[in-house]
Amino acid sequence: MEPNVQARFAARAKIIKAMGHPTRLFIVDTLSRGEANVQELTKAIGADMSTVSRHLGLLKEVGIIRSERRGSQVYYRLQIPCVLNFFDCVESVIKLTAEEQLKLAE
Amino acid sequence: MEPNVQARFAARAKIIKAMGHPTRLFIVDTLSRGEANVQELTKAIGADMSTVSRHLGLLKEVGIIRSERRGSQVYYRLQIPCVLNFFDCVESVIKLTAEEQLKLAE
DNA sequence: TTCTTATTTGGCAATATCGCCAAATAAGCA
DNA sequence: TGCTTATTTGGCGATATTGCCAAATAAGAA
Repeated sequence: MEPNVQARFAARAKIIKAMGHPTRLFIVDTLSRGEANVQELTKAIGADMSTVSRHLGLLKEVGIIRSERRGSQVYYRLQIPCVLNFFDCVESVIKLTAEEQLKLAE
Repeated sequence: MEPNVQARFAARAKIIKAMGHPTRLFIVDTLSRGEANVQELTKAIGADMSTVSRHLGLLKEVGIIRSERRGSQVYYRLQIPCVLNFFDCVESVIKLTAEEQLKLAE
């Protein structure tokens, strides 16, 4: 793979990889229904706040979400809503895989 | 996060994560233009064939691609074309991030 | 069968990710 | 100022990923 092609795919993969974690995907899903601050997300997720903050930082770094400090809280929201399109496709992969498994079981 | 919700997001994230690697994303992109065997992909990627085979195995395991042996070769193809939708969205994330960077530089 | 090619798998070292605790920073309030 | 809350960051151990080499497996040809 040529270096510039490699770099392009690395940049793309970095963004996709950011969503490739259960907690971060949950965050994206949650933010699709409106902004939330770290506290709220931490409560919904049930992990240490520092862990949630790190996941948020990663999503923000790649440009999927953005943050806005309001007083002592930091609110996050989706920067690019099209990432929600991933969900439907992923569900279809899961569904088809399940169907294939059923066929094998017959 | 409740256990069943956690499991759902874990299953989804696993599929997205499979695409979150430069080589695997390249493979998906390549296969979108038609099937290819391990040899051809290995040549295009420039890594060890064993490495490519492992990437293919992972993509196959999560249901994004499927394989078909024909003689001594194994051909791979996209199982779910909708994964290509990811590319446009990812590009828009990259583009917007670049624009934000430009603004900061002013 | 033996030889050659195509692919996968075992194993391992290097690196990256993850999640927690503790400490640092930021903001608001008394 | 000092106190409290919200968030981020340093650091670390545990785990996962990655890529290579070597060996195993699969298929075809001599």
